[in-house]
Amino acid sequence: MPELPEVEVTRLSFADRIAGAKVQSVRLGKPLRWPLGCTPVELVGRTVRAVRRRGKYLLIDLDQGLLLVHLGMSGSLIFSRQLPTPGLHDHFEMLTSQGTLKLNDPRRFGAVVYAASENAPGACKLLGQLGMEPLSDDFDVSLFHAGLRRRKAAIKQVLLAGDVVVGVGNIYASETLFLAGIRPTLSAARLSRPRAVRLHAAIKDVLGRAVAGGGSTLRDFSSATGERGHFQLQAMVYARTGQACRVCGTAIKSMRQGQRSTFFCPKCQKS
DNA sequence: AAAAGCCCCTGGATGC
DNA sequence: TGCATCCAGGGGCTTT
Repeated sequence: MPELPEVEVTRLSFADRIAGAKVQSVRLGKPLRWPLGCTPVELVGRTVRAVRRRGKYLLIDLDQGLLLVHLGMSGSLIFSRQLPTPGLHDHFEMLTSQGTLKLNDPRRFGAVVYAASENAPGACKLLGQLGMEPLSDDFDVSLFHAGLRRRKAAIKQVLLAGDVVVGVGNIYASETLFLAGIRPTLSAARLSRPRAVRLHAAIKDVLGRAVAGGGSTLRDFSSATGERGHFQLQAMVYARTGQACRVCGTAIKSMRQGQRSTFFCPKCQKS
């Protein structure tokens, strides 16, 4: 479910409410992608300082150590003042003095991992290879182009890989390439400077607007406090196989790239 | 070093 | 109605 906008909207929806909260208990459900890395009891008594985001990871800073949270494909965080009744897919539940944070994740590709610090081996392994943040000032267009130039793989897959720029998932990869008029199969190394500039702008534009609008999904999405996104992404190409391109009317095509679906307009994205 | 495949898991949609 | 198949918003790991 979550690409960068949904993760950021989730963060914004509960960061202020949980800041300062003292952990009272932690309950685990079925195993997630990785073990927690400490015992639930060790977290009791710690205080939540802040919630940050790096790529699609949420970083919950504690007065000692931090929790790395990833929503995977099907995860969502819920922060609630009431004592929630544990649901079938609630696999991490943290009671605090200010409410309960739980991760609901049917497919369990998500994770909650404790690390003593951001530089601890466990955290480094997950965060160390991440590329530039597209919504921050360090998303420099020259660095972006330079990053693409050293990758011969298809641009779509380079975007998804997250080591040049983070946060662009399967939907936004297709959408931003459409906006930039670039064929998804084009080798990243072959992007001209003007086209890299256009793609850079498209990524900033779409992700930025999606966050500002409260997130968007093609299915259900709600923030950690249950608010639905009101940025309804008007997908130009994603999941529109065979339908008319909203710009030129040509039938949208789909294909597989690295076991993921890609959508594009053969006319608007000639190369 | 980089690229391509594989795999983790559940559930909803579709087809027979 | 029941059952099989395919597909899904991610990404680490293993193999080429």
